[in-house]
Amino acid sequence: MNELFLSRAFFARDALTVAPALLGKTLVHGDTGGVIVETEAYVGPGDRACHAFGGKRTKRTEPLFGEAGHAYVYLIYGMYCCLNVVTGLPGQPQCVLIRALRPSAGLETMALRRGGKPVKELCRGPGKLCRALDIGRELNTRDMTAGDFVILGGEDIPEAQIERTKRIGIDYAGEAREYLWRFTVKGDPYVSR
DNA sequence: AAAATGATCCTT
DNA sequence: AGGATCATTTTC
Repeated sequence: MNELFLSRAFFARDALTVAPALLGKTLVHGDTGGVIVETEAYVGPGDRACHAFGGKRTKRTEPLFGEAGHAYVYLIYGMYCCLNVVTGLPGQPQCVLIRALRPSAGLETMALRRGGKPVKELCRGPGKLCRALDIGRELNTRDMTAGDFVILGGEDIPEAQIERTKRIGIDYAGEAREYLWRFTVKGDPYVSR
């Protein structure tokens, strides 16, 4: 995979396959972007931490049931947005949360939007990267396989360099909080927490 | 270094 | 009422 957009087929797989595969790929919005170094999988109706747990289908979760490769952007804690990419087959409410990027394009613009924070902190967290790349709810449901809000192909991170840990901020999810469904590039200084 | 706190608002 | 967060402040 080179500097081309990722295909629909890339996303139309299980979230647990897509999440690690997204590491090393580049998220772009307009002039700003970065390389994905941290993701989490949210794996459908059986996943207590997934917004669509139990098949819960509401106006908010509707995008999860749609076509893979589209964005699911939601507001959290009143102030921040989080960006997910829908995965799996239509009707399977799965997604991958993008949690951190290594900034690679439009650094000055991003620093401006982030109040002059150092490069290392620009996109180190799901709410931060949305602010840095100016991703808001108007981008919810947008197709990310083409256009100016996309994910580009890039390096495939070798399996040995991928670390699997527990997902963040889902203490309410019972059993599911123990699952190692958070994927990071081992030792990368741009991962969060 | 870690823990507490306030901001803030859509969804249920 | 509460949450897939962050920045800032307060406390050890």
